[in-house]
Amino acid sequence: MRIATWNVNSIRARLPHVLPWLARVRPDVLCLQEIKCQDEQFPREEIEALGYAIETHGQKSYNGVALLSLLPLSDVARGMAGEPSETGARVIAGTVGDVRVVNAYVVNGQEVGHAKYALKLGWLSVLAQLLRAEVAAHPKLVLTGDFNVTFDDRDISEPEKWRDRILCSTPEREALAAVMSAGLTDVFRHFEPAGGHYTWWDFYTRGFQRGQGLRIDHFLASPAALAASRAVTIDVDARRGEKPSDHAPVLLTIE
DNA sequence: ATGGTCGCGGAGCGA
Repeated sequence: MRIATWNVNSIRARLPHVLPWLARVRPDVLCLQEIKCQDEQFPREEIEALGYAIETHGQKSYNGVALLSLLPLSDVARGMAGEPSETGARVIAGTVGDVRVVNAYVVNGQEVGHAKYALKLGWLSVLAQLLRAEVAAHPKLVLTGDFNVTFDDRDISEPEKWRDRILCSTPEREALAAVMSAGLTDVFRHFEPAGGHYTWWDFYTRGFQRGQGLRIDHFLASPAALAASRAVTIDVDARRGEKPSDHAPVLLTIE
């Protein structure tokens, strides 16, 4: 089975990229973040025509996540118990075969010290609690999505520029580590010790054209899911072309 | 280069 994750930065704006990509790559599951629409605005017909079942957790204008699957999806859950109301729609989970898939769009945090930064750390602590329960209920679990957190300097093209800044600060990494303490492993890093692999490049600074990116979109696997994992690949080519997302899709191959 | 880009929604916010 192949599970993909992609922050599309608006599913409606990104259909010209997402539809051909789905038709060509055909992952069994695609986890979407930042669909930026309400459930009834989601372009269902075009995606269903490719054979995908769709589960959405949307909101107006901002955030929003969805699960697309060629295989039957069961036990779909939206949001998190204890989640602050102001953070919006950021989590959707479902079971595909024997794999529990949790799709998360982590709060960005704006900048270190900002009120939204405190909200990010708090939101991650709620995610850590959710994962503890989810892993206990589903031993073969994958947590994926846009984490808006790097693990270390290998995930940053210019580590000195980003030192202690948003997406790279120690408190954020500690909050992510608390999520990982449910027993999760960063599957990409498990297979690839070398740095220089990124999943997001800033529009504002034309990061992609300048080769400046961060690795913030992850696949985190429970022990049983890690043992079944075979590869994680970043589809950098999908970041090219006309009006791309600022993120590339990432794919996990798991048995 | 204290600039520079996107998307939503129709001004300013969020990333």
